[in-house]
Amino acid sequence: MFHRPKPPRTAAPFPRRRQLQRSTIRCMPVTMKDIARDLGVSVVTISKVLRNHDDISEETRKRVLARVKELNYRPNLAARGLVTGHTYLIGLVVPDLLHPFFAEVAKSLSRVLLKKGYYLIISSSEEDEELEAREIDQLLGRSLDALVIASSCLTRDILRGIEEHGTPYVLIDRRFAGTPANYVGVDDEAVGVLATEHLIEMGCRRIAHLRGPENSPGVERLKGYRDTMAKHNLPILPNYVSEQRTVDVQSRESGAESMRQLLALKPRPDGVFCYNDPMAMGAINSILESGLKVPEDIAVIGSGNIHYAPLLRVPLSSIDQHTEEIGERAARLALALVEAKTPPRPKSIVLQPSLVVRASSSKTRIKPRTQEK
Amino acid sequence: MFHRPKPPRTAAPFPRRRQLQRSTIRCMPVTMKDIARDLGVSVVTISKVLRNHDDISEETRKRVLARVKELNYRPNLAARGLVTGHTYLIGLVVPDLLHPFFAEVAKSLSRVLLKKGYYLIISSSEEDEELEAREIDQLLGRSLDALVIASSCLTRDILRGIEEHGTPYVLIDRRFAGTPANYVGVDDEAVGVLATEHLIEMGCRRIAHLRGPENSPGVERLKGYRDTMAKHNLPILPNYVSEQRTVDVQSRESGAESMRQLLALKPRPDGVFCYNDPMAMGAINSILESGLKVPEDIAVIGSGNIHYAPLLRVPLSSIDQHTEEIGERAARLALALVEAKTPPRPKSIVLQPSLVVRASSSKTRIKPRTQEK
DNA sequence: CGTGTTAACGTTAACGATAACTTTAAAGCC
DNA sequence: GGCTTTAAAGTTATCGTTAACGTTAACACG
Repeated sequence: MFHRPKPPRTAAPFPRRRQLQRSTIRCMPVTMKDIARDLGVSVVTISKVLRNHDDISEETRKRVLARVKELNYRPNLAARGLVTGHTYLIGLVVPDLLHPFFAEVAKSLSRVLLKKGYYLIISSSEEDEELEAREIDQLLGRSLDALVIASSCLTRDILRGIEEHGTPYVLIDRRFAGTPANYVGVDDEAVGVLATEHLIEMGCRRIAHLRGPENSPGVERLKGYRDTMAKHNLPILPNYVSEQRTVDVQSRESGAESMRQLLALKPRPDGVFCYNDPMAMGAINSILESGLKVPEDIAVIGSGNIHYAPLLRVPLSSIDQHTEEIGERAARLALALVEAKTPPRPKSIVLQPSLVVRASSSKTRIKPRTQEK
Repeated sequence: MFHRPKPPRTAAPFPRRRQLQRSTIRCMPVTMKDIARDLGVSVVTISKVLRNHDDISEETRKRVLARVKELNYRPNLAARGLVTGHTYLIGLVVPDLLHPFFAEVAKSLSRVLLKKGYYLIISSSEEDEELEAREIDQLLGRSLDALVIASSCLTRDILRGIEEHGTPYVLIDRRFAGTPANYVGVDDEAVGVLATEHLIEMGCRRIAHLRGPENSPGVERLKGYRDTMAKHNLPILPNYVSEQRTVDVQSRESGAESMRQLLALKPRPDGVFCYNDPMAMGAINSILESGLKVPEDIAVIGSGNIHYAPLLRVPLSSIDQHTEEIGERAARLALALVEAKTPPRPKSIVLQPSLVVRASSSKTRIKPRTQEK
């Protein structure tokens, strides 16, 4: 199937003109030219048939379609995109596919896009800034119709590059202050408020926070936490907000490490709100390792409501960020951008988070607000 | 940035020839033509500079590079691929990105490929046969250099289509009997053997199996299970192998449902080997719901060793399938195919699985073979 | 009969880029 | 000086496909 010197597909082959010598000798898929030669018509005729142009006689159409099927012809979408300026391709950049939040977003994005005939290509940056820049370059180079970015390490420079390139884009999860851009995400301050309010309601008084990185929704979640503590006249004790120095910010390991530091403090916290669920899982691990109990000694709540949260050693309370809806909204927004004749004003969609109570924070016998299977 | 009627970028613009009217009026990224016009040289010169051709004077090179940077030019990779027949694009088709196995494979695949300058595009079929066919069509249409397929619902027809199209491909996780193809996966019979042997060693005698779907590695795992039971002269009681009628075969729900049926049997099993970890998680849920204990009443072992297996309500024993290595090997194999001048003979890489013992199967006080944090 | 319409194609240029030659001018050599 | 050589470009054709327009023949109509 590799070095297949294109055989004449017709009885009397036209003398082919000088054939470009390809650098790598490789496969040669069937093209419209082959079919045209076979049938003794022009390529345009084939093209018209395939695009359901009404310019073609029923007979020709049938002959073409028959041959197309027979040869298992597939249009070269790259070539088509080159001419039409429309690839029906939408790119998604995420920091980590192993993080269920992003996998779920990808899933719902894809579902909506496919319905409209668009196709999602996913790219994971592994939380690496340089790699992410490369991947975005790649994606822009493929001339996508739009780009959806859920990045943990997007720089303003890169964003400017995208803007200049002219590809419309939607940010999700993390927004850029100052730059008006299309954005879909959850109200992160509300996340902080909800979580903190809940812990307070459960009777916690010394509430700590494992924060997210500087350039992340973690900043607003932190604000929500601080404001709520202030509102209830509860002090935030020294070092009760973890420093985020770890590189691998999303991980359980960083949660575990930060929690260990918290445990060494006096007085020890009786509740912890974590930036996300993996960190909460790590935190719970550290607490259990130290011989304490969750939630009796320390209540824990995360954010993201990852799908296996109910199945953990200590079923994890979490703030649901409506991942699926984020994906759907982002998809619809992206499609709107693609189909717009002129660039619409940037639109910001902010969803309200909701609380999901499970064992990790059910300290008192208050009935949980949300029921879980 | 959208309807930008391409402005003359030079002082004395050449009268542009009839401009193609694009159907959708959209952005217009910078092209080599723009730079060439600016600098008063031909596009070929630009192309040569960008490809480090030694045909260019130092001065011109500098001028070109400066302008390239200034305009933030990005080569159109689709156009380039059209001419060179080499896209540096490798596609991956997985049934479900939420399943950590596939996300992990994607991760390690991507890591290896990026090092070699190749770029991975991921596509998830959501376990839907029709959708998968569409996605593969899409990918083939984009003229990838190679395709890696981890499919749960690949048909022989689709495979033939890929073959005819000429794109080299590597199957992972699931192989096709009868068709010799490039393949990377784990020794699935050994998975069944390892799991079953372990349960027997733990003292189980009435061991059941939640099997995977018909066209999946589940078949070989079942065989391993059967053979091992036979080897130890243990009977497989009636209905001890779950029927797989559920659509959503990979899911916890199907595991939970099958387990409920097993629990109704008399005598009840004292050990269960599950096709994969999500099913095992579902099974454990059902067991606990019924008031029984894991592993005391029923030991459970899964396969895949998903990363959060140690953190589950009952930390899950599992057979490790060396996911990362599968990804790496598949990447290397794919690269070999791309770079081969002639199609090499299909190669089959089969890895040996290993046992990871955690609480869900530590029935007796035998020291676990593998230690886990 | 000439003009206009229409159905069913075909021609040409273009998309953005590269491969393989050609050209041009300066330099090198005897 | 006349010749070859070489450096540094430029020309042309091509990748697979589509948009815009051109052509042709048949037929209708007044």
